[in-house]
Amino acid sequence: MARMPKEHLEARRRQILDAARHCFIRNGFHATSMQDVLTEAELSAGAVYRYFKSKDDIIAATAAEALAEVASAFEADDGARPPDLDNIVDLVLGVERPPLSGSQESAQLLVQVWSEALRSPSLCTKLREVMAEARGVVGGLVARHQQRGLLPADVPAEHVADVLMALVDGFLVRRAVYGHADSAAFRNGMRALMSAPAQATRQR
Amino acid sequence: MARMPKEHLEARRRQILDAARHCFIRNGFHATSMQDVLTEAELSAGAVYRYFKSKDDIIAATAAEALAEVASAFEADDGARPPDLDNIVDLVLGVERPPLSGSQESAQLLVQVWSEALRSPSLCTKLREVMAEARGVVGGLVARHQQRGLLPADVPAEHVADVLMALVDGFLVRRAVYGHADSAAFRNGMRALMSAPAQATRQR
DNA sequence: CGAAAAAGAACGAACATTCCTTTTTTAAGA
DNA sequence: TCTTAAAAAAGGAATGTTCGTTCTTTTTCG
Repeated sequence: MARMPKEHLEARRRQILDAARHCFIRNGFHATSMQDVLTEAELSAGAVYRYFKSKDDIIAATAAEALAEVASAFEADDGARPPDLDNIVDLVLGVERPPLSGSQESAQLLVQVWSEALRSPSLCTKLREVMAEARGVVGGLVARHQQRGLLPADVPAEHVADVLMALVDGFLVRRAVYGHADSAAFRNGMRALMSAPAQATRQR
Repeated sequence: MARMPKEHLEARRRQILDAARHCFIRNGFHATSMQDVLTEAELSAGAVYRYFKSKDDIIAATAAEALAEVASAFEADDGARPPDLDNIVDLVLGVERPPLSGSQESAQLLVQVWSEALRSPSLCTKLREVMAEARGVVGGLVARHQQRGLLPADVPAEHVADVLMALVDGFLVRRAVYGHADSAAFRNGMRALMSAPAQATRQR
């Protein structure tokens, strides 16, 4: 019998997923053809279809990895001492840190995942799960800030968490479209907003 | 000679674009087939191809309208008395106001436009132009706040504008994916963040 | 040697688009 | 006002291509 080392199976999957990721980032999920993926992976159709049963299967796996990247980026901050909130973008998208450090490419893929989630119920579910978990993590971070009097306590932590997560999403959009998306300037802007004199945010 | 009323030409274009918009929101630009659009518009291929020379043409027109919607949503705030910054999301995405009031559908289409811009250089250019203009408008709004002492003046207005626009983008993502995206809760979260005690945003 | 892996030709379905036909509409002529 | 001819619009079958996938063959390797 000739069974190949089990690690080679995983290596091939990796090779295919990496190639597909490249193609998807370059051209989107549905404007990318299987031939594009085959060429990029330098494999034949017969080879690829041994490891994935369909194109949708490859899309799902690629999207799942992108979401896992996001999830781990948020999880990494859990349990750590609460950092400054205006640094959250850096914390989640930080340049040197492993998660989401792929920079523009990861951001671009994530935008495609969002748009694919609009038409794929299963992906939408997964996306919501990841967002819900992240909301919990960030919400906990906010709550700790509130307990220390660093944030007003009369607003649900989840509401503040939603704003912070929207900031991250918005930053990702800019990074995906523009490429550069200066995180230092972004942090400056956040700091300015958060240090606004109290009268600027009057109740109504 | 038999020339039809010129208004009917525009009405047909509208009919086709409306149908296409529906399809694109439901299934994305590239997973939507021409047959889908023809069926939704209740027209034949021959009819549609009299008004648009290709599918890409329809995609471009749809995306252009989506971007125009965004542009007008930002422009509407220009010149007006400076509103509270924590209301910017409401101002731009307000429920009763004409622009972007399509709510979830507009948000979903915009996410698709973002992802299409990643593979279409011309759409990318247009998107950047719209964002640049909006940045100018919001930047001016921030500058006026700075002059009144409502915001720290030692940070470039554009940096603060970037943060505010990222907030809007992030809110759109949540509205597209979740549907509801409670803007009142969002505004509460923003207000909490902006009324953070000064020591929460220490320099480093 | 024999089984697993890869190759690549082959396949039917679906695609965007075109082309020819039919219907509708308008404007002029009787 | 009614008819008619020409032109525009719409219909829908046809076309050639490209797609995702399968199937058969060849290669590789334990």
